[in-house]
Amino acid sequence: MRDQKQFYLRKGQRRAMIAEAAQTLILERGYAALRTRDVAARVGINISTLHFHVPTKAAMIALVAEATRDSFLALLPPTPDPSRPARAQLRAEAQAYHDSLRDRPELVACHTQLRQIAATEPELTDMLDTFAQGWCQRYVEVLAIGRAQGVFRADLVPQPAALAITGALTAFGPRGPDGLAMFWPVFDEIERGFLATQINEGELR
Amino acid sequence: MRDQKQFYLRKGQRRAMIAEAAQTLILERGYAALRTRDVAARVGINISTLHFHVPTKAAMIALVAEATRDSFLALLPPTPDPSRPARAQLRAEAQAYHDSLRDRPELVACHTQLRQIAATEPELTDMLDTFAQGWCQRYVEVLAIGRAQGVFRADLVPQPAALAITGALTAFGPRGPDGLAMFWPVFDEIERGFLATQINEGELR
DNA sequence: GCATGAATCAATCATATGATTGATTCATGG
DNA sequence: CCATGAATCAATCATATGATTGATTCATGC
Repeated sequence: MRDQKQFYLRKGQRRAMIAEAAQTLILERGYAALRTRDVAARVGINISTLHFHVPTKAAMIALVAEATRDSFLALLPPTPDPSRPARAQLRAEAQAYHDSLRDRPELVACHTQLRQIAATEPELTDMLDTFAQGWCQRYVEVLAIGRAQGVFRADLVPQPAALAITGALTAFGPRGPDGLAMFWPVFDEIERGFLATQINEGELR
Repeated sequence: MRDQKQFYLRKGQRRAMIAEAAQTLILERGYAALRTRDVAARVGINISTLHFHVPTKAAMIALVAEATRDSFLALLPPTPDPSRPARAQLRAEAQAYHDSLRDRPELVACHTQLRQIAATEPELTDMLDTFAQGWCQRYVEVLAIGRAQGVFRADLVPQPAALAITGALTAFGPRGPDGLAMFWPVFDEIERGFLATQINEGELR
């Protein structure tokens, strides 16, 4: 590496490169195996140059977290709107998450790793929790809108329902078939349970 | 430590102590900060004694994984039974998981950590996936039984539904209020969506 | 040009870390 | 009691690792 003329870069650009390299290495080998030297090597800079841009390893992790969060936020659909059909908005939220899993799998994977790191890095916890709650709140609002519109059950409670759907879409990975094959079946199953118009005439007891 | 007369222990007992100490340290400081020396110190043995019982760090992780899995399996309710009421069985499954979160939080927390480690330890992945699929399969069976009994919607698809409910119960933690406050609301919300009859909140169990 | 500060690097420090070696202590069967 | 093997420990190895120091190179304004 460094086989061609190397121009000095501005701090912002270098930091972005460092964040991306660190994220890649976390995903490839896990946080436990993350070494500042390896990050520097991947960026193509000296270890001390890395420390010039990012004072400590913890600061580097924080940088990765911010970058990951911002990338994810950029993929979200428009904010929930009471004047638009709730079912479409709910699906749009799920679609956005689905697409992020399909097109930017590193974002969610990195977020999962950061979640574990956060167990011992309090400042990370705050950031991730704020982010997660904000994300879930979007579902809460869409569900409340849909209930008001009569699209969803009148007895649906938005908060637990939002936790249920975000939890389900987040966590089904290791328990089912590979990839995203079960994403929409899971979503459809949950949505079916939320809808107000159940036509089934199940036998009464 | 080691302030009183120390008797030699059998390999099985020592290995159990090592597994417990390693698990505790993983939960306290995260896997990235797990050191064989610290495990040995916690057990109260020399680092080389630890290596006598557990040849490598990777073997120690595998030991922790097995112990955690076995402890969790021991807390599960009876195997799904087509001749018993499905709703009670579903609730029993959830209750068992709830109780494990309440009484043995280290089990699930450790499992979550191991899940991350598994990203770079293939043999761990197999074990955890097998375990997770087996756990989810119990829900699949209960849901199928309930559908046959007419308790759950006729159009309910057991596999995605099981992924949804296990996912929801597994993952809601960071997005809602602390602790288990939202456990039953989330469960009830999902169950309500599964039921064939939207009426009543009859007798529970 | 050239002074200045930002960006970069080679070399090094101090400690951490997984693992090994060889001697020592204990429990147990005969 | 004592031979034997299991269990334990002190000391050490070889390398990894986060961070620092001080010198060097580049870009930019004047």
